[in-house]
Amino acid sequence: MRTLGYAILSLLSREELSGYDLMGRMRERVGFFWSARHSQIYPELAQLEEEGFVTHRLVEQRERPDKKVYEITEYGLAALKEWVIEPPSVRATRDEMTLKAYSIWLADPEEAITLFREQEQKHQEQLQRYREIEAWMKEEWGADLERIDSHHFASYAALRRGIGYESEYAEWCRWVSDSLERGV
Amino acid sequence: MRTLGYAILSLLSREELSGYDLMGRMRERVGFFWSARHSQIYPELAQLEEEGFVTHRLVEQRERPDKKVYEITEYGLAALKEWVIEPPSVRATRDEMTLKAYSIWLADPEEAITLFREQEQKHQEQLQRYREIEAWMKEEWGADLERIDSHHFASYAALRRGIGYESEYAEWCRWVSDSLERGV
DNA sequence: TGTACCATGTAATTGGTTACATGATTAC
DNA sequence: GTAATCATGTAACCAATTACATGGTACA
Repeated sequence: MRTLGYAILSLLSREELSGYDLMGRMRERVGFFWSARHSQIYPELAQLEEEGFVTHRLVEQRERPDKKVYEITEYGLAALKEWVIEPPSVRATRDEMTLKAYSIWLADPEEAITLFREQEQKHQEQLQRYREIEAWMKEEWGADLERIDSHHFASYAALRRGIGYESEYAEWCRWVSDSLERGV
Repeated sequence: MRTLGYAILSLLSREELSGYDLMGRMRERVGFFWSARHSQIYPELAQLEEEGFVTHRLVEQRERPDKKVYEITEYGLAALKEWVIEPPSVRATRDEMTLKAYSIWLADPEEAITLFREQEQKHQEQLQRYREIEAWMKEEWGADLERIDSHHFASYAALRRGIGYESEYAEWCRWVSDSLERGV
């Protein structure tokens, strides 16, 4: 199965959703570590249904277009449960910024400093957004964050990765720009 | 231009290489943040040559197959220099492990702990390899690591990203498995 | 009258992996 | 003989992005 399929199942295991709402959840909830466009989501949902992982029912709406609401099946949930404890398939990490750093000796230092300061800022801002979500989660969900069989714990675990990732990234950018500044 | 093209130019800006040697350098030097198979490298070299970024000459060898040795052109170097100071194109970050964490509430805790401990181990080992390279660089290159117009500095900057990335990743895995253990 | 949001698709293209293909030399 | 390394390619396939396509409602 495709990883995107599991990404979709992971959202449907929490609530039933239309393709359109799934797009939104994808963006808000798992977007920072898995994302997809609607042009990938709609065909994937059809595929998942064909394979028996999800079903849909038509919901007619008066003042909006009708929609297909998807629900995970028992079979889909079982597949998701199996997948979560399997070691991940090795996927190449690709990071353009690190590649640029590898050639930074060719750059004008001033321009390089600007680039890395800007990137640091970007990651700092994302970190800030995550920290706000973290504060919200702690207030809203409280002790649930430690209940390992609650989806709140799982959401928090993923968020922690986002926090760690952005904070490390920002720190690295700062280290590079500081080094460049000292070297000028 | 394709990012792979710049990855190749970044290696050719340091030394001239055959497609085969480029593969090796790719694996050893930039593999952790940009990788490619030979089936992608050979056509990319042809493309880069067509576009005027590199040239090649045939090197005949007595006791090995002949090879094409590629060299970056002035035009290629100029393009690389422009690219390094441009903000990177936004690329979606995809991390299957974080996606699994998002569904970890569905898993058997014991099995989940095993998974995250194993992953922590994996990242810890990679971190160890990077730390060894770091020690080697410091001994071998010394003060060059601070000379911002030296490719040694640039190599070190990229390595620092690898160190930060792996160390943060290992730490997150440990946090998840510890949380799971406390929750059992 | 125009913009934003709701809602769902297909087509073309690019980037990347896996598989297919060939052939020489060196060392065990 | 046979496995490893050197050396270079093409073809098929999958995943993902960009572009094409349609049409409804709400609100300013």
